[in-house]
Amino acid sequence: MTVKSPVTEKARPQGCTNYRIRQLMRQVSQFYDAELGQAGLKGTQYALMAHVIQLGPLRPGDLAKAMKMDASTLTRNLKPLLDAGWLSRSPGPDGRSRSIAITDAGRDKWRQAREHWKRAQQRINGMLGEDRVMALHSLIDESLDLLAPHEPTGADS
Amino acid sequence: MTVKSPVTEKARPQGCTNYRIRQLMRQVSQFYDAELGQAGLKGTQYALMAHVIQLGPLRPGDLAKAMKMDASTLTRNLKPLLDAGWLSRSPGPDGRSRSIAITDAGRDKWRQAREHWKRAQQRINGMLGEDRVMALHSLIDESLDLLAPHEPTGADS
DNA sequence: CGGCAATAGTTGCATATACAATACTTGCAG
DNA sequence: CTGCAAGTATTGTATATGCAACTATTGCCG
Repeated sequence: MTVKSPVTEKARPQGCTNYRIRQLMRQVSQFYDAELGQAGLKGTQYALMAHVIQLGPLRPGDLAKAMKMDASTLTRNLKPLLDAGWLSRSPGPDGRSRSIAITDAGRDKWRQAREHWKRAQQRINGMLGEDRVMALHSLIDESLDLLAPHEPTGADS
Repeated sequence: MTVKSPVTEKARPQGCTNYRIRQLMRQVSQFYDAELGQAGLKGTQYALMAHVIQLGPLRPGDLAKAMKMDASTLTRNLKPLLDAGWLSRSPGPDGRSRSIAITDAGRDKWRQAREHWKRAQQRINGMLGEDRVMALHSLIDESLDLLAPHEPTGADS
């Protein structure tokens, strides 16, 4: 009865994509936060530290770009990690920029947290099934690519 | 080179599901907020009002449950909408509970915002493709079901 | 009726998020 | 060299989010 067309009517998206993603984010992040909380980190902080470890000392702006988040958000997200001594902020080469780096304590903390992260990821894999998680990852990755504002690509001129 | 096993090795999820979902949420919500902002609403507020319209006057706790969000989050999310006069909070039947309802102004505002929402959704559909959006919806809906804490289901005993 | 567990909502605290406005540098044009 | 545009980060403001603690009611048990 909800089908209004007799033949060859293409199905269309129903409901709000935004609300769905938000809801999923709320549910999922609680699992990660519950596990990572045992190591004293939130999911976002774990991810932030992972990027700093991976990308080495770098400027806040570049880090924000890498994580596709607003620079002002990053500034604030850095604060608790700097206060805890897990990251350091030193003057950058350029007088107007800074340099963010992982500290030894930060590296230790992250390695410890990584074990908790693994458990969280395994719980999610278990609840959703690995195939579904992989499908979700693929779909999200594709979507992120399609939504990303195409930057000039080439270094021409 | 990244493939380490010669044959019959099942692929496994790579990377962090939490971070991916969060990133997608950030990107997507900006499209909706940009459109809905023209009507003076955020995406979350639009969804909240939709629920109140749909579920009629109801208690905050029930609304929070319907939206699968923490009750304290709801309390705070209601505030700007109450202040704007789009929702009303009256004493509930029970002395300890309240009743949240849409106002006439709220209904008007929401109907106006709905046009902006449609544009946002169309933009997303266009950028991702309707098929991909539908696949994403399905996957998210399934995941939400699987993550939902199974309530007692039956009213046994 | 008196006390106490259960229920409903809010507040305290900390973080996450982004847009707009601001501060500070740098670099270039004149 | 001066001044202004561009680049980089931060602050102001407002919302979103959840856990823990708290307040207020209700309802029941004795």
